[in-house]
Amino acid sequence: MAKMGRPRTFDRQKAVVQAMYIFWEHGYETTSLSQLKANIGGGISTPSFYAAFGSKEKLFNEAVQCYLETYACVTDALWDDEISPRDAVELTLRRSTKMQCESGHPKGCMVSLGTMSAPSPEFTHVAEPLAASRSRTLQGFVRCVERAITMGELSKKTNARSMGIAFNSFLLGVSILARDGVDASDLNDSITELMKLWDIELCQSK
Amino acid sequence: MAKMGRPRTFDRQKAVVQAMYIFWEHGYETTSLSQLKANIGGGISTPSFYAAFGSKEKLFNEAVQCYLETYACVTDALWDDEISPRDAVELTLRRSTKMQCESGHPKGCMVSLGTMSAPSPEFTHVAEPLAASRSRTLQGFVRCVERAITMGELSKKTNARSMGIAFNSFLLGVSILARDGVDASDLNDSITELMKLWDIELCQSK
DNA sequence: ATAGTTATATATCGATCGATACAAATGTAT
DNA sequence: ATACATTTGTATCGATCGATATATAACTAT
Repeated sequence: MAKMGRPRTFDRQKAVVQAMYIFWEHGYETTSLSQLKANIGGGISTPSFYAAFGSKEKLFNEAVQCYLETYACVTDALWDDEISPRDAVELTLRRSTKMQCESGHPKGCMVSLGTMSAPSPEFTHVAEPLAASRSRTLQGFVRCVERAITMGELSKKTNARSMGIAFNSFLLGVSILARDGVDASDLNDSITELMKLWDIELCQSK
Repeated sequence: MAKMGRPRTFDRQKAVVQAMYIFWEHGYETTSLSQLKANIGGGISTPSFYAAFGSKEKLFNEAVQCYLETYACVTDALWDDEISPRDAVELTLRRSTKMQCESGHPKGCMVSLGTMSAPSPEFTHVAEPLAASRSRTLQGFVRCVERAITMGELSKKTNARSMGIAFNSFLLGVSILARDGVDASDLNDSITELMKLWDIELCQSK
C-alpha cells in the first residue's frame, strides 16, 4: 500500500544527506534555512521544508544520525575485539584521516568540528549528540589501551587514559589540519610517527 | 594635549578585550552585534559601536590581533633558539594546554577553534589571520624538529614534517578536549606520553 | 563667546532570520 | 464520484541581522 496524499517532489533521504553535507561544512547555527532549502531537490519551498522535517533543529538531528551511521563508522574498530588493540587504534587513525581528506564531501570530521557547530548557550543542546560521540570515541581509544594491558600486550605501568587522550587529541586535530588543506599523505606519515608511542609501551616480557 | 570632542564613555581597549572573549567563545559569524554592544562598557549604542570600531569585521580583526599578542604567545618558545628544541616543544605544549584550560576566559584556543569561526564562503577572508597563525605554529613545530636534527640531537633519519604535524595535531585537538571539559592534569599526563615520541628519535651516537 | 570636533541618543533602514496561514493541487481509499 | 490525506505555491509573520541618518550633547581650540 502506497502512501496517501500528494507525493513529495524530492527524495527525503537524499535531502537529509545533502543537509548533512551543509551542516558538516558550516555548522548548525551558521547554516541558514534558505541555504538548506536551495540545496534540497533543486530547491524547495518553506512549507515543504517544514512539512518534511519539522524544523531546522530536527533536520540537524537527522543529519547527525546519518553521519554517525555512515562516515563516523571509521572509528568502529575501536570496539572490535577481533582486532588487536594496536591494529584497532592504527586502523581508526588511518581510516578516519583518509575519510576526512577524501573528496566528495567537506574536509574534516563533522563530530570533531561540531564543537563549534552551535556555540550559543541557547543551542548547545542541539550539538549534544556530537559531544556524546566525541566522548564515546575518547573512551574507545582508552578502551583499546586497557585491553592491550589486560592482554599483556602493553606494560601494566601504562597510563591508559593518558595514551587514549594522546591518540584522540591527535585525531581531533586532524580535522583542523584537513580543513587547512594538509595532505592526507603527510597526515599518514605522522600517524606512523604517532604509533611509535604504542611500541614504546610494549611489554618487554613478551 | 588631550583629545578634542566629546569623550568616550567606555574604555576602547577594554572593549576590544571583551570582544575578543566573545569572539573566542562563539566565533565570528555566530557573534551578533547586539551581543557585542551589550558587553562593552555596560552596554553601548549602535552609533557608538560604529564610531569606535567601524564594523563588526574590523573589531574582529582587532580582537584577533589582541589575542595573537597576548594569549597566543604561549607558543613563542618554538622560535626561541636559546631554548633546546625538545624543551621548546614541551614548553609550548604545556603552556598552551595550561592557558586553554585556565579559568577567566573561554576554554580552548581562539586560533584553533577559529577554523569554524567564519565558515561561510563570504566570510572566510575574515578568519584568514587565524589560518595564517595556525600555519605559522605548524611551521614552528617543524622548525624545532629540524633544529634538533641540525644540532645532532635527533637522528638524521627523523621526518621533521611528520613529527611536527604530530605535535601540532595533538595541540589542535587539545582545544576541542578543553571545550569538552577534559581536565588540565589529564592533558598534561598525555603530553608526558606524547613527548616520548621525541625521545625515541634521540640520536644514539650522543 | 564662538567655532570646530567627537561621541552620544533616538529612530530607522533594507535584508534576512526561522517559522506559519491559507488555499489550491495531487495523490489514495471507499 | 466522493471523502480523506498530504504536499505544494503564494504570501507573510514578528524578530533579528548589520548598518546608517539625523540631531543633540560634551569636550577643546581660538
